[in-house]
Amino acid sequence: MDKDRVMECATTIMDTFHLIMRTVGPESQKRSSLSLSFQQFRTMKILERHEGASLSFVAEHMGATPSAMSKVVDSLVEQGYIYRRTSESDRRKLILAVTDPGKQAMDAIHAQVLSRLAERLTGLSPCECEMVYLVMDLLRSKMVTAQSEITHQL
Amino acid sequence: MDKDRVMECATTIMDTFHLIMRTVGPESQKRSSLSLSFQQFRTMKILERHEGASLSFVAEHMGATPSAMSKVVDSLVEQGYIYRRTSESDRRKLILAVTDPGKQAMDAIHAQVLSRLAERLTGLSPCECEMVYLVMDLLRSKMVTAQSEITHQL
DNA sequence: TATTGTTATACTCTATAACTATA
DNA sequence: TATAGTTATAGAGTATAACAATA
Repeated sequence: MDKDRVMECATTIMDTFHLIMRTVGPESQKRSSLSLSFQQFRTMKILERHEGASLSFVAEHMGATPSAMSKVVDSLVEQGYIYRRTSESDRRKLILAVTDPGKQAMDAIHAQVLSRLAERLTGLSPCECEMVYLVMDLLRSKMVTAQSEITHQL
Repeated sequence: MDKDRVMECATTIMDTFHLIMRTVGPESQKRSSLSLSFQQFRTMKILERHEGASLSFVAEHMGATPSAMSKVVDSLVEQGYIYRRTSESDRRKLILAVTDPGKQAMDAIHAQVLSRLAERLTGLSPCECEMVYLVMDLLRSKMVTAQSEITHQL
């Protein structure tokens, strides 16, 4: 495919998703008591999937430095959404995990984000909806291959 | 459309988004090595397409506040990538446009970013690429209406 | 009075570098 | 010596609110 088209395509995708996140993302619920920034939300998502993960592990999965993650973890601990304790087998390492209030908050936020997004998708024809599915699957397949290639390189 | 289908669609979009951010997100940070952040890059892109645009116009297209845009524009002006002058027909308005050095910088970035972002989209047929565009425009229009509704409420 | 843009303030996220504690 | 995490510092981006200039 034409290189310029590929570049345009990449830009369009980034712009669109950026707009989606600004509109319906966890940050957009400003007036709600359940409010997490996008990076806090992503961190929680990783800890949901990898209970007891270390800070380095989360940092690597986020594509951020341990220093940056340390701050994000601080804020989540302060809010009571995760707990942080020292590993006994290796006292340098942290053990991070979502607390019960954290789980409840995530459930609520996830439901809110989805419902807000769904709100804005009403009016989509079944045909348009199918096309959205197709494109999402298409993009996901491209990202997955790219991801595993990256993982393989590490 | 069926509510469950809409919800499924919303979930698919969210999942895809997370995956894309995980794959491309950290890499988009590396753009700063070319002295342009992702938001600065997006701003330049808008000004390339809309020469002489006002600050409000750019802010609306970015989904950001005029205040936030004012800062981004400051940094781009300082770097000499865009110019900013007052409109003569309406002296409240700004006229923003890319400078020649700005154009050269964008060309350089364009070339560099191509190899990083676009490699994940290679293999897309022209038809698939068109479909991606269509869906992105579709989603963006839904978000933009939502955005302007929000703006209208304020 | 409404609109356009800026500034003051405060917060999140980010990286680099210097640091402590542990292995 | 190497690794895990923290802190200090600095910079970008963000929003709200108060403000100036212009319409």
